[in-house]
Formats: sequence, structure tokens, C-alpha cells
Amino acid sequence: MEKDIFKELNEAQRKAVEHTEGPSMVIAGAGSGKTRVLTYRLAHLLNIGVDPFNVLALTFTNKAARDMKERILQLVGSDDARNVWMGTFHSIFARILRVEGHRLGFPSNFSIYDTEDSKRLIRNIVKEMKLDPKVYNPNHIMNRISSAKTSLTTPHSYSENAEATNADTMAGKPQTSAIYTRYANRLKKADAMDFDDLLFNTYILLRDFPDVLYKYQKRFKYILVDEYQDTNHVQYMIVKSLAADNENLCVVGDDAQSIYAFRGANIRNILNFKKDYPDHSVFKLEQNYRSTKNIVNAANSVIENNKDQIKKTIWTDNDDGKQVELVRATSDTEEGIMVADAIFREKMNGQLPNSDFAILYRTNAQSRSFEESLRKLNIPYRIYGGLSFYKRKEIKDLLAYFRVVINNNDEESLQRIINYPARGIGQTTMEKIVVRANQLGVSQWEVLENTAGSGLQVNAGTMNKLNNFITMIKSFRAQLKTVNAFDLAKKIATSAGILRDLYEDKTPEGLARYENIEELLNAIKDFTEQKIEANEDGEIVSPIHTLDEFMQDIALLTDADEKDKNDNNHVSLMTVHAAKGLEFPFVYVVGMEENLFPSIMSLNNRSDLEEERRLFYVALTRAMKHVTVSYAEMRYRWGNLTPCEVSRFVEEIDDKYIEYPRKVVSQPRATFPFEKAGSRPKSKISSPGFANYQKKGLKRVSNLENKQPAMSLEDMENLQVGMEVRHQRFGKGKVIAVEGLGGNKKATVLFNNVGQKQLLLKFAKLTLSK
DNA sequence: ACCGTATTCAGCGCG
DNA sequence: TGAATACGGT
Repeated sequence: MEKDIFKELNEAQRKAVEHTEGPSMVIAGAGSGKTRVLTYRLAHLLNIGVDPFNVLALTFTNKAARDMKERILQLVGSDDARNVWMGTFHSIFARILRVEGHRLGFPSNFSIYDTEDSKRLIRNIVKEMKLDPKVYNPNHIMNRISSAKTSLTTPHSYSENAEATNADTMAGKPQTSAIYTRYANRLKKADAMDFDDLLFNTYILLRDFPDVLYKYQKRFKYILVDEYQDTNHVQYMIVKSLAADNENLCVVGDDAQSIYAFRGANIRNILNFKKDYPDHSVFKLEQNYRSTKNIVNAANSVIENNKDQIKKTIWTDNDDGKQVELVRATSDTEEGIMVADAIFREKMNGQLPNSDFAILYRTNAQSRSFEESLRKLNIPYRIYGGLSFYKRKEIKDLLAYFRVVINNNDEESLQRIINYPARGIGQTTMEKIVVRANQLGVSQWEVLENTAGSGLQVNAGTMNKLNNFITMIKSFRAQLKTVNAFDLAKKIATSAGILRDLYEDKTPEGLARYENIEELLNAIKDFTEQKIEANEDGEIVSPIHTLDEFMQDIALLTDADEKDKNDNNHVSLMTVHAAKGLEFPFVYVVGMEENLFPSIMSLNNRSDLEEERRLFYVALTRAMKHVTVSYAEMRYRWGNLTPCEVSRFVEEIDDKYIEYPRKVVSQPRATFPFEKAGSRPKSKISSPGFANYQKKGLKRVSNLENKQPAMSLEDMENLQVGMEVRHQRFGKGKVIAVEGLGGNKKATVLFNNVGQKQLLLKFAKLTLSK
């Protein structure tokens, strides 16, 4: 068994796997088989007799944890691997906090506030403090609080930290510290933790309770941290204290792929590992198995421009492959068309599946032009990183019910559901409750539960409505431990009126919402049944699985989307950030323009710019066979047509590895086979980007390969209603209307196969059939 | 309580 | 441009 494992590894990989005792760091270049090393290392530990309960593996995403677990199960061939503590920092420490949190005054059923809950709470606090929400922007305040927690700053130490408070005062936000204090109190009162608290409180727990620290140090004899370059300070501290006893710590990462500094990741954690653990070993995985030589070299030539990095030489034995290709479009719309067209051709030439292709962009807002063009070519695509299932309103509404049932003090959830579906408890009433709760220093639920005694001044009708609501929630709560998750969930969805409310909404969106609720209920049913065990007679013997268990299961889940196995044949569209860890044969990195990629916000300091460069490095190294980079000379940004310049990063690619557009003889004008009549004005082709090109002695090029020219002037003039025509893409059809004159002449054509289309004749590839 | 309109804001995003 | 929220009228 063991020998088989090692056979599949190169020397560096094998050494990294074998080194089990003492601190070690694995620097894993892009495509160098990092996951393989991680899984084999874990498998190796189990093979040499380490108890899976003594192994802790921390990953960056839930998905990474799941994938790894699966692979290890295959490798080890026994169920032992299931007992390894493997998951994200957040999920592992949430689990520990459910057990140990009482020491910090948290019940085991504490709620976890997501970003939206946190923001809403901050917004409310700002309102309660009568501050201007424009000045105290919830997003900004939350970032402030988040980075405070990440750097282990409590509300108290924040208020005493002159640097922090001065910065706030200078920014015109002297009350930030007070908001933080209030926010922390409210979370505590609600028996809730936000995402940062899961880490922050774990750190406090380990710091202040030596017996807890001791217990987990003894438990986690072997610790493994993936994506170490993306850990922030509190994560670093937690790992450090857990590993302090035996130092069997292995961290894996690639400084060149650190792209999350903007949210607190500290690249120095990996750069300083050597100082932290003088007795360490370093293993460098430098052979890339993923990409062609051209891609690896192109990426290397870019990343060389960064100062902060660990020295390494990424190389590959793979074929040379093709050079990186540069595509220049006149507009963002055209960029979409050109990229979609390129994918179409590549796919047809090679008879390739759609899933071989990915379009990567810097910002989500860029996806639209690609969507449109892909749709027009009938190429299936999927956008990643949109609104995930668990963030949808209807799902959050139902989950909020669950959360209130489980934890009555969960104020964010309470506010969400107290008047949904509408039951006549409006803003005014809610404000009274909030005020009263704050006056008495109790939770909002406690005010409600004791409506008579709490001195809440509302009229009899409202009082009645409140009492009905309370009674309903209490009746659900009474069933929490006796009824299984699915039955209770169904009951809540029905008797709270959510299903009815959605059922009555017959709009497509309403229908989708209804279906989403159904899907959630199905998931709960799965959960309920999956975990039930029966004896030989089919009698159920295991205890029922309850709703609070389900909620703990999903509390930290975000990517529910990955489970559509049936339809996998689509082009992937996502941000470069979202593409981290993935690979595709053909990658299109689009929007390679100054101020976009690199982002305009990164241009002021070197470290931000270096992070952008690493991001581009990540983008390039996703590709196995071929990379195309593209940019537009004009782009709509915030509603304005803005001229753009090619990204400095493109120019950093060594000329040997990139192919610039070839010179073209004529045909200066782009053709827009699918342009809708009356859409955006076309841009003129004179921009800084163009000037830049001339400087470099590069040549202009036709934008789209013409398979067929647009209509002749003569045909355009002759076209009349009733004529039979043929379109390159739409096929045969009949003209049913003609309007406009000269260059703006438009025709409405009823096509046999695709229905009615309006075409701008100067661009349409139409021929007269008769 | 609810709906349509005005206004504002826009960076990537793990848990 | 367009999504999300705030506002103001019924």
C-alpha cells in the first residue's frame, strides 16, 4: 500500500509526504500537484498508524475539504479517514465552540450571523445612535470591525488604541469605536457570533483557558494547513498555539498565489514561517504538470516583476504548446463577441466539450457581454459566484424561522420574520420593541415573551398579534427535539404562511422562489433520511435527526451550487478569484486593461499592485493548453463610455511567449453579425490603447474573422418587404418590415427556425434568396 | 401596508 | 448601466 503511494510521486513530492515529524512548509507552485501531496501525506499518516482523531486538516473552502476527504477515502480504502478533523477554519472552530463556548458565555445553540446579518445590525445600530448612515456606511464600518477582530483587537482595546481611533476621527467617523462596542454587545445578547467571531473567540478560548488549549493540543498531534498564504493573523495565532506543543505542523501554499490580502490575509505568514519555526524543513514543488511550456514561461515572466516572493523556478516537461494569444476589441460588446466566437471555432475545430473553456474576468460586472454573445451562439455557459442558494431571500427567510426557533434571542432573524408573511407587526411596533429591549438590557425576544410585564406600549390589537406570533414560535420550539428535521421544517413553512405566500405569487420569480423552498425542504428530507439507521426488520433504531442538527450542518455552507452533476457541459464564467484552484484546457482572461486589471484601486501602492499581478498569475496558470488574453479599447463603466489602455501585465509577458495580433491588409471596420438595431453607439478607434500599440510598433488587426461579408450596398437598397432572405447564422426567412435609410436601414425578418429578428443591414450577413 | 419612483453606489469574496 | 435601498404618495 505504502509503496504504491510513493510510486506516484516525484522526488520533491515524496519528501514532503514522508516528512511527518516537526514543522515543515511546502511551497507548491501552480499546477505542481499540491492536492496530491496533501492527500498522500494524510493517507501516509494513517498508513503509519496515526489515529485519524489526532489529525487536523484546515482548508480554505468547504469544497476543498470535501474533495480531499473523498480522495483520501479512495487512497486509504477504509472509513478511518472520515474521522480526520478536516474542514475550513470556520467550520472546525464553530464545532469546537459549540462544545466549549459556554466558557465564554455562549450556549451551544448560538447563531452564526452571516455578512448580511452583520451589516443589517450595524445599520440598525447606526440608526439607533442617530448617526448619519452615509457617513457611517455599514460596509465600511463592518470592514473596520472585521479587521479589528482579525488583528485580535477587542472593542475595549480598540477604544484605547490611539492609532485606530485617530484614524476614525480623521476620517470623520469618531463614533466607530462606540459602534464596535455596541455591535459586540448586541451579538452577545443575541447569543450570536459573526464569521470573524468564530476565529476570534476560538483564539480567546485557547488563550484564556489553558485546560482547553491543552486538550486540543493533545488531540491535534498532526496539523496541516492548506493555502497558508491566505491565512490572516487570527488564524495564524490559532494554528501557532495549537501546534506549540509538538510542532507537527505542515503548511502548504504558494506565495505567488496570495490574492486575499485585501481581506486580511497576511502573506508574511508564509514568508516568515522560517523565523517562526527555526527547526523547519522546506519542500519546493517546482515541476508544473498542468500547463504547456509557453504558459508556464509566460506566467513566470509576469510574476518576476514582483519583489516580495520566495525564490523558486517553476518549470514543466509538457509540450511547448501555443503562444498566449492577444485579442483586441474596440468595445466591451465586441470583446464578448470575439471571445465567444473564438470559443466557438476552437470547439468546432477540435470537437471539444464546452467544459474545456473558461472565461475569467476581474470583476463580476464584466460577465454580461460574454453571456450575451455565448447565448447568441447557443453555447451553454454557467456563471459562478453569483447569488448562492443559501443567500436567496426566500431561503434566508425560512432559515430565519429555523434560527429563531432554535435560538429565540437571534435578533436579526427575528426582525426578518416577525412581519413576514405580513401579520400586521410594522415598523413602529418593532421600533418600540427594540427601544424597550435596549432600555431593559434584555433581548428582544424577552420583551416579546413577557409583553405584559415588559411595559411595552402597544394597543390591544397589536398585542394580540405579537402574542400569536410568540405562541407559534414556541409551539415549533416545543417540537424541536421530538420531531425530525423535515417534518418540523415542513410544518414551519406551512403554518407560518411562507408556502402560501409564495404560492400566490405567479410571476416567474415567484415560481422560482417556490421551487427554491421546495429544494430546501428536499435537502432537509435527504438529511433526515440519510442519517436514519434501521435494524434488520426495517425498524428505525437511531435517534431522530433534528432541525438544529441540520442547521449546524449547513450554517457555514455557501456553495450549494456545485451539486448539479447532470449538466456539466458548459463554458465556465467566473472571476479570477473564484477560479483559484481550478484548471481548464482553454482559458480566456478578459478585460486586460489598465484601471480594470490592475484595478484602479491598486495603483497607489506597490503591495496592492503586486497582489493584482499575482492575481493575473493565478489567471494564466489555470490554463492547461492555451491562454487567450483580451481587452477592449472602449468600455462602459458606471454608465460611461471610457477609453481603455492595454494592461501593463500583458506587456510584461515576455515577447517570446505571446502572439500579438497579426497585420491585416484591409477591412478596418468590425462586423457585428448579431448587433441589435439601435443599441449602443460604436466607439471610434482612437484611444490611448491604440497609441500605446503604435508605440510598441504593433499592428492593428481586423477584429472578427469574416466568414461572409455583410450585405452589398446594392442588396441593401433593393431589400423589400416580402423578400426571401438567408442569414449566415439564422438561416432562411422572410422580410416582414423595412425601416430607416442608408446606413441605418433596418429589416425585420421572420426566420423559419429562430423566429422574428430585427437586423441592422450594414452589419447583418444577409443574402437575398431571390 | 404597499407600491412606484428617486437616489445612490459601483472591487475581488472564504466562512 | 443596473441593483438595492429610501422615500413619498395613496
